[in-house]
Order: sequence, then C-alpha cells, then structure tokens
Amino acid sequence: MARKAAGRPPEETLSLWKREQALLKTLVVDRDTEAWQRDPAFSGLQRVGGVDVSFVKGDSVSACASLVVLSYPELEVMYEDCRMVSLTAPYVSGFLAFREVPFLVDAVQQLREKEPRLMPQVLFVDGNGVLHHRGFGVACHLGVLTDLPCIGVAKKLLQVDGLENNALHKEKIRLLQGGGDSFPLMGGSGTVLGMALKSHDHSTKPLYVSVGHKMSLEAAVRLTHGCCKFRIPEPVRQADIRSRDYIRRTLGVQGAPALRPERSKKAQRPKACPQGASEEPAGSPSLRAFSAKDGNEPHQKKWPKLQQRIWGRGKEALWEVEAKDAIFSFLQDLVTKCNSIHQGGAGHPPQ
DNA sequence: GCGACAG
DNA sequence: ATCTTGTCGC
Repeated sequence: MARKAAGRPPEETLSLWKREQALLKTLVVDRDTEAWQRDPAFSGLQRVGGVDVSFVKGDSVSACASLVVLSYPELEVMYEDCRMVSLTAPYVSGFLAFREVPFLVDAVQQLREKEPRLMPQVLFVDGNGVLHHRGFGVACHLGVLTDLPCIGVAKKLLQVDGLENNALHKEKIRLLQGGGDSFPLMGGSGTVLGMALKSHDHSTKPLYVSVGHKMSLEAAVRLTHGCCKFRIPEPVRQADIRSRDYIRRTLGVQGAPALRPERSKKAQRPKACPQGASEEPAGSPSLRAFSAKDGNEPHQKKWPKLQQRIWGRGKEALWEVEAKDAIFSFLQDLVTKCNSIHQGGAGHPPQ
C-alpha cells in the first residue's frame, strides 16, 4: 500500500540533524589510510562497492536499497543485495543521509555478518561527501558509520560555499579534453571541496567527486575514473540498475492485474529471475553502447507495453514491508560517544 | 516574487 | 529521486 509523502520535518528535527552531522563530521578522515590508495595501479585493491536507493513511482516511502560488490579491476559483480525498505524521513537537500543511510548501513552490516570476505575495500556513494552545506554529505555519513573508505559521486553540482553552475563553470566543463580530466571545485573559503571529472572520453556532463571518508581527493578521483565504463561509476551504476530491476520484478510478478490481452509476441516480458541472475547483454561491443544525446549511457532496455501499464498505475505496494526496528549497537555507541565528547548533547538516537 | 533544490 | 519520447550515429 502506497504511503503519502512525508512533509518537511519541523525545525527542531533539522536542528538535531545538524547537530548529529556536526558530531559525526569530527570523525571524518580525509586522507589515504590504505596502502592500495597510494599505489599508482591500486594494486592490492580487489573489491569495490556501490550503494543506491531506488524508489517506487508515486510512493515516497517504498524503495529498494541495494549494495553491490564488484571485482577490481575487472568490474564484475561478485555480490548483490537488494531489499525493499520503508523510508521514514523525507528528502531534504542537505540531509539526504537521514533518509537513506540507515538502510545502507544495514546492508553493509548484513554483508559483514554473512560474507565478510566480500566486504568492499571502498564504497562509491550516490551523492556528495565533503562537498556539502556543512561539509558532511551522505558519503561521509556512510563512511563514518561503516568505517569504510567512501567516495561521494554526484551527478549535479551542489551549489554551496560560493560554487555555482554558471557560465564560467560551464566553460571549464567544456574545456575538459578526455576521460580522466578534471578541475578543482574551490569553495569561497579557498578550500578544494571536490573535483569535476570527465569520467570518459564521450561524456558531456562531468561527475562531481568528493571525499567521503578514509581517502584523499586525488585517489578518489583517480579511482572513480578507473571504475567508469560509462559516465556513472560501475559500482553505483550496477547498484542502480539492480535495485530498479528488483522493484520492477516485484511489481511485475505480484501485481499483474490482467489489463489487456497480449497482442504481439514481442510484448512479452522475460520471466522474472529469482536473485541477481540478470546480466548485461554481454555481446554488445563497447562503442555501440553510446547514445548520441548524452554521449555516455547506453539506452535502458524498454519494457513492453503491458509492463508499462502496470508500472504506471503501480499505486499498490505488493510486497511485504520489512519493519526496521533495530539500531546497530556500534552505531549507538558511536553517537553516544560523540554526544559525551561534545558535552551537553542530548543527541537523539538515530531512527 | 525569484531562485535553488545531492537523491 | 521518477517517467516519457524520439532521434542520432555506427
């Protein structure tokens, strides 16, 4: 059952959130902490992770949170975890982490318990790191809570600290030559908050890379480029594809009211596969995958009409919603510790 | 009223 | 975040 969008939280909540961001921000490490990060070829790096949250259309509560782990440098999927979740917090610019991060921490913790050998050595996060209103975006937040190196990768420039997507900025973008080229994003204070990166030769729009945790900006940019088969780094792209696919499968399998009889064979939707069996069309030559419009992303497979009809009216949630009722003890300890350090903090237990 | 607005 | 539709180049 679809739930309505939550409204904007009261100022009191935003104050608590700001406070929590300030506390956790003191724990961010913005330099390389691992040996592989300093190696020119990243030797020693074997697993890169990506996380994403995809939403059900017309339902601001139901979503699919996904964590994938890819081999490096092959970038083949070794692990995939998708699960439906019920989001509690609304989206507020500057507070994205409070909406999404609990479920991502959850996914990392599951992996830690079930397949510790597959734990990624670095996590790509959809969103910003220190390039943020208060220097603590979702990539920092996830990094601190999981203690994993994290890289923030945003698709749009967050206009903060004097940074503007103005004519000068656009000109700098235009001057980027080939994949891997970048320019610094300097805030008003003179600090470099991130880099605009042309992620591959045919990409028009840059990526906005910033430090999340336990990694230097230089290494973050270099590794991001090394993980891009298309504009979006492969770990994030796979997490996105698979979480969206998971939602489609779930709706398609359970929520198929007979809307109309099939007319053509090619309108048939492929059989839903149980778990992560879907793969890219392996036979597609790399160059054919570029679209003229954006010059980067391959076209998504279009779903047949029947599926679109169901999708368009997908107001009903047809899965069992998982109750999220527990907080990880290490997270509790962390926040408590922060509160005691910054005395007087009646910081709220995150929920 | 206008502009901004990670996901 | 989400969806749509068509168009271009190889």
